[in-house]
Amino acid sequence: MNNEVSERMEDYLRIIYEITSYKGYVRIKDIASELNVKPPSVVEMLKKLQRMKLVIYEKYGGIRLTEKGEELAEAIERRHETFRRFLEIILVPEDIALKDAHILEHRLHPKTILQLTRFVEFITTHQERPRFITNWFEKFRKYCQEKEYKKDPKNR
Amino acid sequence: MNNEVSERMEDYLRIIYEITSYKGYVRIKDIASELNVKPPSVVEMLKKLQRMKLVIYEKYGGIRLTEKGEELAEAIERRHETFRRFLEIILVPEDIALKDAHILEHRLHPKTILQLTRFVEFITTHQERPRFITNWFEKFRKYCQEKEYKKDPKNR
DNA sequence: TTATTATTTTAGGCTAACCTAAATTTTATT
DNA sequence: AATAAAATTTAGGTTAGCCTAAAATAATAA
Repeated sequence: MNNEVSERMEDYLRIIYEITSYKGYVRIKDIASELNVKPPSVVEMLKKLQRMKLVIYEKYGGIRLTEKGEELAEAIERRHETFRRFLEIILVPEDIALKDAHILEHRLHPKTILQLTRFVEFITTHQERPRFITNWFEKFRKYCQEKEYKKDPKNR
Repeated sequence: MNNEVSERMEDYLRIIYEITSYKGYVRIKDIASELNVKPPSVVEMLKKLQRMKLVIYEKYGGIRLTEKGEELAEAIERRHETFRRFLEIILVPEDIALKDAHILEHRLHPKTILQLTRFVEFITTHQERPRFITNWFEKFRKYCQEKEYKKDPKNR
């Protein structure tokens, strides 16, 4: 058996983690609807995750993350949140940001994730100081507004 | 037949485009080595891309992009370059940036790509003015240097 | 030009993730 | 408690993208 946690597995882990912390438990159908997938696909994946000792699950029973699975899911969730915040900073509309954060979060080198995290942290923590970042941020906002007028077709 | 250009197809198109503009022509084995794939996989993909009228190719003969394919490849290439530059801005080491740009470039909503492009453009074009961005950029650099000392384990 | 080497192609398989349709089990309703 | 409805599971397929081994073709060297 392959021991790597695939991108898709990460999605499943994150969703299980999110739904569980939101309403206390998860159902197959919740995971399915959240990932736009049919229930049989979820069952199949749960079996894999179980073999890898990332979830505990039994037929027709409950689903929960093992300690190892939870740690992983938390790390994934943190990454996800960083991306979401980053997209917010660069003024991607919230609904789109939510979808795209999912896409950003996979497979990047730890160093890249670290730098992205720092960048977001940096921007966030310096937000208050009036002349420094806010200045920058305001200018960026205006820059985008101007661009909204004549959209460069090269950017689609 | 499915008419969507998949992520992987985009990789192939971009690599064909890049190698062609670099040395005038492409070989199966070039594509293969660039994408870390074996030659049969390339042949298989070329057939698909041909069916989709994105490349022109004949057995044992040359490989080139159709006009449609070239337009697509150029757009993909531009995106790729944007991501590379972005990673540079947030101080990801170049070798890592080169790999990770590949990962960033897929599947993001056009609006996200647009905003990311603007962000990079903005930073780049404001690079010269001494007090404005350089200031910001220097501070960010220092912020990262400090962080290098005691690495937060949460960032792995 | 013949023989050797390199490249490309075909044939046949594999795996991850997905699907539908048909059981099976659980939950809710009468 | 019996029945109906909902959720889950199994069985059996599909597809994209990859692989190896062997065959075919092209390029190079003797």
